Amino acid sequence: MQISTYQTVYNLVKKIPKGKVTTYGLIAEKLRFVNKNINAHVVGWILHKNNNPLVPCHRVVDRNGRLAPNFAFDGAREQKRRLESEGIKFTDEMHVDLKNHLWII
DNA sequence: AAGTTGACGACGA
DNA sequence: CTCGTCGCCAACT
Repeated sequence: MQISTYQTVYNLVKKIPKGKVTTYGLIAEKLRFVNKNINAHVVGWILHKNNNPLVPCHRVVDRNGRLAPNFAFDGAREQKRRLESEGIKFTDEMHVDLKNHLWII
């Protein structure tokens, strides 16, 4: 069975270490380096469809470190709570401190 | 098969 | 800073 694009995305997101976050664009960039032509929009859309608890999608934010508006998880509030429980700090109500927590492979 | 969707990114205003 | 527009592409309907 061929690995679909979204399986590839999940596989990468699962590798995000605890206490770190990454961005949609960064994920797209890494996967493009493998072989998939993907963009940030597709990554976000794939995660939206995700229902797999093994994928720590709360560690994925947009390029500014901002959390997903209100459509993700149980709301941005819940996502923020999870990230804080992993030691991630926020510069704002909706923004992760990317400077200290951005995941770089 | 073709059109729509989408948790984004970059840029302009 | 926010908002609108365009671009990007796979999966969905």
